[in-house]
Amino acid sequence: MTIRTRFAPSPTGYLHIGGVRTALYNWLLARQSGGQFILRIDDTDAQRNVAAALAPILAGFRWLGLDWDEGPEVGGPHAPYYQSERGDIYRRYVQRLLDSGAAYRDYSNSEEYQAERTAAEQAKQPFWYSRRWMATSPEQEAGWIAEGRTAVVRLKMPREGRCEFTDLVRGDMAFDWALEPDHVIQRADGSCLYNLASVVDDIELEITHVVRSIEHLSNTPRQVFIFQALDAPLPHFAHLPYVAEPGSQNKLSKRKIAGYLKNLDFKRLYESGLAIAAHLGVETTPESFNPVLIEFYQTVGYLPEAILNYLLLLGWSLDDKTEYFTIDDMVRSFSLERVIKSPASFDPQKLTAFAGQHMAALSVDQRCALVLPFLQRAGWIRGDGAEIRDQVRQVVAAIDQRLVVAGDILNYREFFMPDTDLPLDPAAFQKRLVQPADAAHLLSEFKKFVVAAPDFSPAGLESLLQSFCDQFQIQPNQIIHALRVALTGKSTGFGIFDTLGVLGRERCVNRIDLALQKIATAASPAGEH
RNA sequence: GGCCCCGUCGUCUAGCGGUCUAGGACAUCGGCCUUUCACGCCGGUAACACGGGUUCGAUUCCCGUCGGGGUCACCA
Repeated sequence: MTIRTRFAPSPTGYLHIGGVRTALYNWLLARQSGGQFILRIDDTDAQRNVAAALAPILAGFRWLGLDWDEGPEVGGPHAPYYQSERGDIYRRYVQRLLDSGAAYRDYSNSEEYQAERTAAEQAKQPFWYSRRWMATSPEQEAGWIAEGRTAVVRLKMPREGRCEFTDLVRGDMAFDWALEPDHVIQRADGSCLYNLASVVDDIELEITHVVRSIEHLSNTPRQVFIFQALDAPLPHFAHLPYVAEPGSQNKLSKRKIAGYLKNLDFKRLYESGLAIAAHLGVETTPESFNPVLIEFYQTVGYLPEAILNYLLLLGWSLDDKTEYFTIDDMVRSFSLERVIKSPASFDPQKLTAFAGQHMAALSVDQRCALVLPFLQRAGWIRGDGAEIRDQVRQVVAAIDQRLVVAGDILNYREFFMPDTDLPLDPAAFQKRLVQPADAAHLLSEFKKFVVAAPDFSPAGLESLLQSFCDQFQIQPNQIIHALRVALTGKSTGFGIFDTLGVLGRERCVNRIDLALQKIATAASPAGEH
């Protein structure tokens, strides 16, 4: 038997981290067994523009590499994959349920039904619907219809015994049938509800493993009932614990995402993303640009495999030490048996740690390819000719391990701007260029060395600096800090020889000249103001 | 409230009766390395919710308490 799993998103307009984890586990299960992963759209209750609300979700899956074998855009033997287009199929199954007596038409109006329900609640009795409005004869039914009554279809649930099934992560489950009300499966207008649609689709699409979040556990008995009433084999069920908010045990909720920004770690991640988004001109509201949503990571430049690696471990582990997984590793090692039963809270810092690890595993060329679109979108480079690629390559090589996400390249604007535009950080400028009395002198002398340097390779530059220090009888520190501020405008950055090398002789000379002018201006009382 | 689920360092987790003075990772705190920053390396702080059983022996099994959470729609 080949394994067929599915993920059934509602077209909500966004994909959040918890949903991705569920999808990942489904995808892994299918991929590791040569089975199929199916995307089915739960839009039975849908609003108008399903396509628009679905686009970001499909884009998220594509970006993450979670490809689907059947579903929107790719089609498949069981099309359509939109529940809104499967109404006829559902109605056919409802008829079967009606014919077999597993369901009935209920002609009560909702007030009448609710009245019974609240009466039971007030009496603190378990609620059993009287089924008073279930017709016992065609004449009675015709009479009600003549009165203008309409009917919903309800499941005729058992009122004794237990519903038993095995859950692959939670073990043997048992629920009292008596506690299950007669759920509505079809509205008076003929449209069908989730529980019915879901089961019918799982049957029709031949789903073998229903892996979903635990909030569906309580739906399972009524679904089991439908499967059984239809004589369909039960799929394997696996209910995953929910993903909790950062720093809490509460379930991650789409509605509360703006509030998560108060969490400190979360906020830090959010703000670093904000800086990157600003360079890219991406619109950011707490509801649309939020570390709970997958789009955030795509915008900022996280590696998909890092996100997947983190999510894999949020509720699953292989053993006591393995943490780093490539996609292939994940496919090979995943198992439902080792899924954790308790909820796990989302930790942005650990996600970022994985991002760094996966980035470090990439070659300089691979990192260049990732970073290039960011520079282009920010408008800092034009085109991607050999010269530009070479320039970017040098910067990326020098940045080395400081690059955690692709968007981090945007912290190095100084290497992608005209010399005359280079801003000097005021504090760094004061400390390194104005306060040390000899800074200007050393800098102008060093410029002469740069002009005359025979070899601009890192090794050549290092010996250049050494001979400079020897000649002027100073420690390297005394020139290095001033030099970095003059060249980059900042007090921190990567190695000074890399900095010189990346900029090249001409730009170094220009920037030193410009810095010297600013020092002179600052020193004269009649200066800037 | 009914039903159901869960409970090991701040966080993610290992642990399926003795190997646990409880291991790893992230975070955090020291130190080293170093021309800044980062990386890297070394080290530290930090957990079995509580109470009863069962057992020669419980983090591990059972019960209870407490705590947290999910779910109770003509939503999905």
